[in-house]
Amino acid sequence: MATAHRPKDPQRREKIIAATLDVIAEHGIAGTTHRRIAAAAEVPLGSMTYYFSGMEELLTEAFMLMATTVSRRYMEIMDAATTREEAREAVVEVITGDIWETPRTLTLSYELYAFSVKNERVREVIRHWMSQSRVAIGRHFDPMTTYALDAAVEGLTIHRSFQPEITRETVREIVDRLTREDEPPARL
Amino acid sequence: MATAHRPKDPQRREKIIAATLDVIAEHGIAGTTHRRIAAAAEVPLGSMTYYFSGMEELLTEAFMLMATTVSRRYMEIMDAATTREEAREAVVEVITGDIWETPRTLTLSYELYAFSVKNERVREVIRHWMSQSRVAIGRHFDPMTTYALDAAVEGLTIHRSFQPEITRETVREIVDRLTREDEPPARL
DNA sequence: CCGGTAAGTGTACAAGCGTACACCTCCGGG
DNA sequence: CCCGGAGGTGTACGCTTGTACACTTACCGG
Repeated sequence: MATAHRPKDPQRREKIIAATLDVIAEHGIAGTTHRRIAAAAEVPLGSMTYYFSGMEELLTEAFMLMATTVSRRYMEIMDAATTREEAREAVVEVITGDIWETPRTLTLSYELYAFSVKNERVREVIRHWMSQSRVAIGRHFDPMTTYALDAAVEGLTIHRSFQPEITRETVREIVDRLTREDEPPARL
Repeated sequence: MATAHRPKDPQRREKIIAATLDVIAEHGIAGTTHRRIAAAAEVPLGSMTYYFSGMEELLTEAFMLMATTVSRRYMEIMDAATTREEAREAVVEVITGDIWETPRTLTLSYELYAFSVKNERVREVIRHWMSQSRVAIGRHFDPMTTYALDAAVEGLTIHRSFQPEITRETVREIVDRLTREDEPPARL
């Protein structure tokens, strides 16, 4: 029969994908190897080719997981805001909060962007992520403000990681300024 | 004597550095090897270890060249503006103009950021680049506007590369909006 | 004209890589 | 009880990599 004998472990695959992100974060794509991932995931080397057709698939799936996870967190923060003032604070939180505080996520973002240059599927995921972000912001602000805020989130997050002298207060002031003359959307 | 016999070729070294950027742009850091660079630069493999202590040095020098070059171009565009309106247009030009139009520079930027995570010297170069950018923008706008514009340049450049529907006109509108209530600095 | 020496290179090697696949394990049906 | 076959893995292979270093080249002082 086609029934599985030993219950094939569906967690094995996801464990490997998660481990891949760890390895990328620590060594960069350039230093990411099947062996290192296998060690990090605590699975035998043979599992790598059993579950994945090759490096490309491994990286693609890992980055898809990462994008989805961060995007979801981003949406949660934005959607939790109900008033205009909360929305402003939410944007500040997205820029300065714990999503990015760990260098890990930011490091992964750089590698993600670099990898996307050579991988259409990942590019598609990024486009979707960006669209979602604009939808989330757009629930609180008018379209032009939304574009500006969205770009500011990207730019400030990156710049702050290199120049910590850009404080949360400065970010707050910039967000206030960007949203000062905004026409709120008709419905919440 | 200590005089050089055959005039040692100082261009060889720079040629290799330039070729390194070409290889990174085409294959990513992960696909960058001594052999590929040697082929691109049309120099023998032995030259690689003769002029550079290893991959790290090669990449570091290449990224330093790139950052310096792009930063200089950026400054030129900003400094050419003399009126407030020209300054606005200059910012739009930096975001949508030919610095970034070629995917090459943007691709290299992603790789640059990724590499900087593991290289303090490159991180320092990026910090300097960012400071310079803010000085260039700061000549035309007040400090808070400068922060906002600087972040917008980073964010919009990246987002536009994934979402071409963000037109030059949209960028123009965002820049106008960011600079509308700005207090110009005392002296031009 | 001819050594000596600095400049530069071809080649070889060990390490580490991705990947394939022969093999083992173990359960469910008969 | 045993056997067929699916699930999973250890190992080995061919290849590419970074790097060192013995060597060749060609000039310049004498």
